[in-house]
Amino acid sequence: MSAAVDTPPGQSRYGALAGALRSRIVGGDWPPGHALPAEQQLAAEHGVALGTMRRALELLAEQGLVERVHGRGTFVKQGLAGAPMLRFFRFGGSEGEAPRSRILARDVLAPPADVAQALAAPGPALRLKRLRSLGGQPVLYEESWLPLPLFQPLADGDTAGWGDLLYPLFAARCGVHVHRAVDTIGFVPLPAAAARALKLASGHPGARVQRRAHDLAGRCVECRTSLGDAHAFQYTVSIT
Amino acid sequence: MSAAVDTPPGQSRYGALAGALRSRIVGGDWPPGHALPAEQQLAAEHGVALGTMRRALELLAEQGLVERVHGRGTFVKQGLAGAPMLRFFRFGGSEGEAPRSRILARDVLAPPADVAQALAAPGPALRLKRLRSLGGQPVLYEESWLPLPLFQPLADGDTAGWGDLLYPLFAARCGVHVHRAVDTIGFVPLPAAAARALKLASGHPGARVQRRAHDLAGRCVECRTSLGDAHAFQYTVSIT
DNA sequence: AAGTGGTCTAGACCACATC
DNA sequence: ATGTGGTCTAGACCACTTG
Repeated sequence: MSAAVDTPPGQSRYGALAGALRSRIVGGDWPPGHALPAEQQLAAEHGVALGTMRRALELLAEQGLVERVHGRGTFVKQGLAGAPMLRFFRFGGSEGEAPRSRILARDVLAPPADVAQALAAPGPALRLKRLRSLGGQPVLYEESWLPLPLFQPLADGDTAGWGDLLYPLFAARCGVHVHRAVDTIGFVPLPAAAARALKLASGHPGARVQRRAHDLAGRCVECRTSLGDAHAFQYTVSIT
Repeated sequence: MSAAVDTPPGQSRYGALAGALRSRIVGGDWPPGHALPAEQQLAAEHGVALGTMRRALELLAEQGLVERVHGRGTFVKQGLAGAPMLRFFRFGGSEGEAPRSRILARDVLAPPADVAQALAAPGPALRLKRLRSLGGQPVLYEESWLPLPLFQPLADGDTAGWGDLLYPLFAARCGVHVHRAVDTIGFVPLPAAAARALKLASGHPGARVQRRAHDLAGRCVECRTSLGDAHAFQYTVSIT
């Protein structure tokens, strides 16, 4: 297809190559989990030295768009498997146990303004309310907003077979792969509904995690608010 | 000095080189802020190709041990300049203002067990209590433990000229450069002393940040606990 | 102008995974 | 045995910073 790369204006050659590959990836030329052509072949196709193409691929790997496996190949990254939401909390005793999830409600309605803006989708959206438990104890109360043409498959049908994780469900039913997420941590008194579900007093100190999840192309595909007992909250961050 | 590198057992050549350079850096051959020899010279000294030495230096840069500046050279990283503690909080109005710091107390006494273990220094330590303010309003109550042979210069003399940041002080008076820090976030009711200093009610919801600061060699040089109003807490983390 | 790191090349060889 | 990515080399040339 592409012969030699055009003149890179303010960019390095490998930077331009990475951009070109990026476009083909988000465009769906190589779907998540699939292998890219070999370095040799890509280098030849683009009329560039092997080392230069390697630099480009390493750049994409740093950006988390691609995964390189020695001896096997270069693969488009799968979406985030599980939602590692409980990494923010430390609940006594139930270490290593698989968290369970139960759908409390599913509605289609107009989202609040900030959510609507983030989703960049006008009109109604799908709202899910979930209760997540560890060792039988409810620990997290979650509310998710999902843009609607995209998540229509989740608006109908039974929720029984959904399992405990949302992201694999998104991938299987809607072809949505969550690639990046931004969590904002805050502190709020628990609202009544959340407190009731968590078996705590209304107004009990709550830790709130607001998540914006994005797909490969950078579009916001989920707005989530998670609430848990503030006293169980613990998170470690390393700075340099 | 060193000619060719010995056989790297399970490691790559550039990995071994990076390790060797790392040792010389933490050993003080090139103090923080100083330049390393040029790539060319280092490559020649170690009997290795230029590209290989570059790989090693890039590795050190990734690890934050060194900083590379195009056209100028490769420099040993300075310690963390300011203590970016307020990045965890969002206080209304006072954006961009310089935070002020006031020493409330300075004592030499035996630290609690966990601090003693972290500092790996037996015997008494230096304890500082600080109050940090923004726009005249107290916002953070802090307690720091510092190992004592090392920080003796801070145990005596006037605290008037200390300024608002501790880390530059550590560097200037004690030759301690904080290179890495690990913060653990939690929510706790404010103890009486902290609440009083922050002009809040005792038991008011508090955000607690426990910090372990380390120098270039990896030794823990500070144990700090910071307390602030939980309602002002806000932190964003991006996951991939 | 001289010295530094950044980019690119063309090739050899090694280590790992798979058939 | 084949194909993949990982390491290493030796050299050319470019871009940035400083005297």
